[in-house]
Parts: sequence; structure tokens; C-alpha cells
Amino acid sequence: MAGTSRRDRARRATLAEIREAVRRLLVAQGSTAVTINAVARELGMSGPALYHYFAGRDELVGAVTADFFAELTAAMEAARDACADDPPGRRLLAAARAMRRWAIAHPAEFQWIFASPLAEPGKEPPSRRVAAGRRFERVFLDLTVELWKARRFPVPDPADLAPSLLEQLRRYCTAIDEVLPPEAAHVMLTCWTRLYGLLCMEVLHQLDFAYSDMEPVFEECLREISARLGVDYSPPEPVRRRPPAPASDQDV
Amino acid sequence: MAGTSRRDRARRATLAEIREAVRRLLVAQGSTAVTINAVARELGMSGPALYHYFAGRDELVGAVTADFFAELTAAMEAARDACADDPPGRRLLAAARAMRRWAIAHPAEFQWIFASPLAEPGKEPPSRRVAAGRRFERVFLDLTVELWKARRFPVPDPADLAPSLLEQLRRYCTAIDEVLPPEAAHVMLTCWTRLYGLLCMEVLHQLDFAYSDMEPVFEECLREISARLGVDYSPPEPVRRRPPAPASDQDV
DNA sequence: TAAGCTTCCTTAGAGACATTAAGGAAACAT
DNA sequence: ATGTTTCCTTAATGTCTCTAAGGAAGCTTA
Repeated sequence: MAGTSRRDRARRATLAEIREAVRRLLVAQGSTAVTINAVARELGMSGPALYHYFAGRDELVGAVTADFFAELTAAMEAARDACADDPPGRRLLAAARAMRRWAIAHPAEFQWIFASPLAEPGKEPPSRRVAAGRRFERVFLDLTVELWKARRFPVPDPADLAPSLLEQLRRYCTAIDEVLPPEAAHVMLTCWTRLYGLLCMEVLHQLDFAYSDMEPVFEECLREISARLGVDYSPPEPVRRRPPAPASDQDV
Repeated sequence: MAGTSRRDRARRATLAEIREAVRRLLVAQGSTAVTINAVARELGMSGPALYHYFAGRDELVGAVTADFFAELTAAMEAARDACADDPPGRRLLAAARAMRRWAIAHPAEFQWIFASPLAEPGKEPPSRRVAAGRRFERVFLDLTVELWKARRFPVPDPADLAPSLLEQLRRYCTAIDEVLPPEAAHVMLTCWTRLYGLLCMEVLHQLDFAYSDMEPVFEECLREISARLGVDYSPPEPVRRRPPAPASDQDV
């Protein structure tokens, strides 16, 4: 099917060009500038041609959003694997910092991920997006599981959790193949919510009224999470000029 | 100027009708359905007529967004004042719960508040929105200040804060007329970020993968915040059938 | 190699939207 | 009664999404 014939290669190249154009427009002129016509113009084609590649604007936007999600996930995975021999706590910090680094470097893209212009109330997000989301969450989850296996972090007594909460946690644990018990999943979700929530607030400029540079705020959040997960907090390496090997952990 | 003549009254009535129509469309059909034409149609007028009331779509959206902000703020203030004789900790809990109640009851509106369809990167939000935002933040700030005055809550040693963070906190304290010292402002902002961040995540459906009912999660967040602010956590009253006086604290 | 199928792109066009311009009619002020 | 202001209308421009119909080229197969 996805052969390597002349046409197939051309098609793939065009698809890539389209995605690049979408991104270029998004970054340069905002999400409202991402129109079928503008994208086509960017490629030197005329509007309706794009319908051979995407069923409509929504599918186009959805595909690019999934790209962004994948890129963010890849950045986190790369940061995690760049220190594969460190203890899981350090790798978790590395992945979290990579997440923020990516979000800061690509604010427009990050915004599309969680406040997608498609996400109208009552409309299910496309399955592609959901899948991309799962891979994303998985990064943090996997590291937490490693942590849990290596040296269990402190968890609350399940009896202290609200019954309805416990019920939901059980369901979630089933969904993640019981890699964690509900109490541990609860700690993990709490940490994740704080981390991701803080980043969303930053990118949506909801904290501009108080902070101009969120880096120390984010680091403090990491410190709290570290304490909660029973790992040592270690501050970020100051700059890191590219080490010998040319492995970039930033832009995928 | 803003007299009470026949025409002035008519104008005010039309303005109110427009805002209602915008909201109706937003709630019923999502933000993309809020078009100048659709709003005009809703009023039985034809499109360009609206330009006598608003300079353009952006100003219309901005005005309605400010309305929403004001309504949310009013709901919080009402909840706070409904138990004016309680200690500040309880009133803070009441205001926080009112915030979530409003957000849950009006998800589309709440979403417009923090992920405004106007907020393109590089575009300043209109001053109206900024002002509405200040009043909103003020509710939580004021209660925290009361708390601080009544019985100081535990704060970190300023020397333990990152220098750049301390610097930012100082600037923020200047902006709020030094009603709190930087260390206390830091605790306040941390609590606020968690609370507001969690709510944003909920409304943006970023936690659906784990939770179907966020109420206990929110309550646990409140418990943490209470501990941090040194106040007693008290669970919400179960339902509260409207007490004698017909004062609604929900829909303004 | 020639006929036929597929793919890619074009132009034309319908329908919706934001916005400006020009004009009429009613309300208001003097 | 006259002139001005206000409110609304229609007309028109240029944008957008998306469908339809057709041409040209690439691929397949006999």
C-alpha cells in the first residue's frame, strides 16, 4: 500500500510540506491565519487541491495537532533517555523540564495541544488526538512506575481517600494494567496535575499578573513533586552547550 | 451623557439583548457559532446593524467575555458574603467552591475567560478584560490578606526562595500596595495557582483520562490549601436547598 | 505501445462571514 | 419647521470552506 513509487513519494512530500506550512502560518500569524486557502497559497497551489490530502479543515488541524503532541512526547522521551543511567527521579525531572522547554519554545503549538481550536463542547476529539494524548501521559506514568518499583514513595492510606475518588482511581488503575495501586496512582496524578496545570497556566498567560519569569516557579513545583515522590531534587544544569555527540533533545 | 431618554433606554435594551444572544449562541452551539450575522439574525436585525453597538466582532466578544468575568467574580463575592460572619478560612473555601460551581454550571463561558478566542499570541487583551481579571484575582487576594491579618499562616524564609523569584514577588507586592509581604504573597500565589490551575484542567477536559468526577479531587486540593494557609478544612454542605431568603448565590 | 484507470490539480461556483459605504426614516433639538 | 443625530437597511468587496466538473499527467496492463 504505502509503496515507494514515484507518486507515493511525491504524495508524502506534499503531505509534509502541508504540515510545515500549517505550522509556519500558526507560529507566524496565529491560529486564525491557518486557513485552507492560506496553506494552499503557501504551497503555490490553489485552495481545493488540499482536499486530496485532507477531508477538510478539521482533519488538517487534527493531524497537525497530533504532530505537535508527538513532537512534545518525543522531546520528553529524548530527555529521559539522554540520562538513561541516572536514577528514575533524575530522569523524571529531566522529562518534566523538557516538557516545559518545548512548551516555551513552541507556545503556539503547545496551546493547540490542550486548547485545540476544534474542541467545541460536545464534540469528541478525533481518535488520533486521543492516542497521541495517551502516549504523552504515558511518559510521566512510566517513570513514576519505575520509581515505584525501585523504591516505593509514601502514599496515603486508601481509607483516607473519598470513596468516590477511590472508585475512580480503581477504574484508572484497571485502564493502566494495574501497574500501580490506586494510592500510588493518586500521588502520581496529583503530581502530574500540578506540573501540567502550572505549565498550562503559564502558556495561557494566566499568571502574568504576578510573574514575568516562571522558571523559578516551575522549579519549585518540581521540588515539591520530588519531595512527594521521595526523590532527591537536583537543580537543572545551567546551560548545557551541546556535548560531544550531536544529539539534540530539544527539537525532536 | 448616559441619560434616561427614550433613545438611551432603547439603546441599553438592545445592548443587553445582543449580549444575551451572544451568550445563547455560545452555550447552545459553541464559540464558532457566535458570528455577527448570527447574533443579528437572533435579534431580527440584519448584520451591519450591530456595528452601531460594537466596533467589530472582537469588541463584541471582548465585552461579553468581560461580562462573564464579572459574573464569575460576583458569584464568588456573593458566596463569600453569604457567610460574612464566619472566619476568613471558611469564607475562602466558600468562594473557591463558588468559583468551581460557576465554572461547572457555565463551562463555555468559563472557557472563554481564560482561553479567549481573541487571545492570539502577541495581541494584547483589551483593557476591559484586564480590569475584570484584576477584580477576579482580588477576591482570593483579599481573603488571604484577611487571613494573614487575623492569624499569620506559615511562610517560607525569604532566604530560601530563588533570588529571581523573590525579586518578582517584591514587584508583585508593590503592585498590590504591600498588603502582604513577599513570603506570604508567595504562599498565596502558590495556592491560587493550584486551585485555578486545577479548575482550568477540569474544564479543558485535560484530566478526563483519569477522572470522571472531579469534585473529590477539587476538595482534596482545598484541603491542601487549607493546611498551607493554616485554616481548618470544612467539607461542603451537602446540598443546601434554598434557605428562607431568596438570595441566589449562583447565577449572580 | 496504446487504451484505460488513478491521481493531482485546475477553475467555477454556492453559501457564509466581516466589514465598509451609502441612503432612508424616525427621533430629537432648536 | 428645520437641521442633526441615531438607527437601520441594502449593496458591495473580499475573505473563507467546500463541492462539482474537467484536464493533464502518471501508472497499469494487454
